[in-house]
Amino acid sequence: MANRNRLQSDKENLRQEIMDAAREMFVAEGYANVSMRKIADKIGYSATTIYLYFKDKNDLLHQICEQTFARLAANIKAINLLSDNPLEKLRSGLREYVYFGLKHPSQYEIVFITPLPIQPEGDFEDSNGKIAFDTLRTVIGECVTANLLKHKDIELISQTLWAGIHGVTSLLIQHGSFPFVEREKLIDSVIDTLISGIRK
Amino acid sequence: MANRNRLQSDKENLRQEIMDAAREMFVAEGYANVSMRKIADKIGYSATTIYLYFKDKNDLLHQICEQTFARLAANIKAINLLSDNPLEKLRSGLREYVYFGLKHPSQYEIVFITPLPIQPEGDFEDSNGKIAFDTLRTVIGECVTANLLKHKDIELISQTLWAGIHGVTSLLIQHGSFPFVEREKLIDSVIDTLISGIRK
DNA sequence: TAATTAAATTAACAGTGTTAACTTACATTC
DNA sequence: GAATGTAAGTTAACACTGTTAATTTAATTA
Repeated sequence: MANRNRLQSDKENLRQEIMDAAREMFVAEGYANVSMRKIADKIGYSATTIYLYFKDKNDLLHQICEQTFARLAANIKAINLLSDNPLEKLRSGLREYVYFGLKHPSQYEIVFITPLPIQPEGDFEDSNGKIAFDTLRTVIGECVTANLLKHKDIELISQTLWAGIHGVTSLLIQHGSFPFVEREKLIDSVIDTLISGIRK
Repeated sequence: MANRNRLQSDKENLRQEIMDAAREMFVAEGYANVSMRKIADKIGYSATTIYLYFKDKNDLLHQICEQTFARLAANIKAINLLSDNPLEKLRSGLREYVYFGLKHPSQYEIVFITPLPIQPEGDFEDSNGKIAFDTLRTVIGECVTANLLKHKDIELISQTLWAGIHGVTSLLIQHGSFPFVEREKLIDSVIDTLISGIRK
């Protein structure tokens, strides 16, 4: 029993070790430029060992994405507890999303930017992505209930806002050479424009 | 002289033939899933012949992108001639941008989404994508001149709008497994929200 | 101690981008 | 018209890739 647990723990450790190494390398060199052998080398195992923990290279990437989705969702949920004003919660949630991306550009890149060569199965219902997005849906629902918005289609409004903040986040993360105006100014402008565009 | 020209013309033809075949296959199967040999097979040449016309696979894709985005810039410019109403020009220009991206997802991905390692040298400053962005600046300038907008910072407003439409475009291209609302509805919502958010 | 099982490895396959050496066909020059 | 030069295209090869199957190694159980 004790042995069994220690073994399972070891197995979990190696699994996490693979994910950490892979995430770091994917971000540094790009998904396509990181081979299974390179990942294995980095952690001192043979390439095929990875296949004992992940179905294939795409699955490995997908699992990394799930982990990051979970962290983002937890952050936004925590933020939503700090206020009772729906619009205020919405604004600070959107800000948290963008700054989470800028604070963890590597993770954001993997989850939202790195192109997935083959889209994983349509199991979105069980993913952490749904949980993260649900917090946005919830806040928008509160805004609708409080009769603060022009329209009442919660799903449509949520996706509209996500598109907007994803746009500014991803542009700021990767197009460093583009002569953007000051970061905070641009972020505020996007969020102000979006909220101003949906509210009554 | 006549012979020389005919030869050069043939060479141009083959170059274009390669680009056409490659573009078609990149879009249909994805950049990563199309090999140089497959492209060569399709046009009845050996794979290495492609290297007589393009530095490498990335260069081939980059040349395709430049050609495609020259068309985007031309499209938007043409659209801007159809109306005198700045806001109307703005709206149809934004729509053209998004639909162009969805129509050419591989090219859009490389120019605006793919992380740095693959990006070629002079990236944004000399690209046709930059030219397209300049047309956005111009139209925003017209809106400001016509006193139609809340604020007057042309650069800030242009970048805000770009962030918004880039967001919806890249999300729709990459996150195919996410249960988006109907595409046209979402695109209209984003553009309506953005314009509603900046106008007086 | 012997049998079983899990974990990790080696070997191999079919495919990749890319380079270098080679062949072919044609234009130019003597 | 034959010899030369040159450009276009091909073949062969290299060092990789993701992935599977067969095999070894180590630990647990009987």
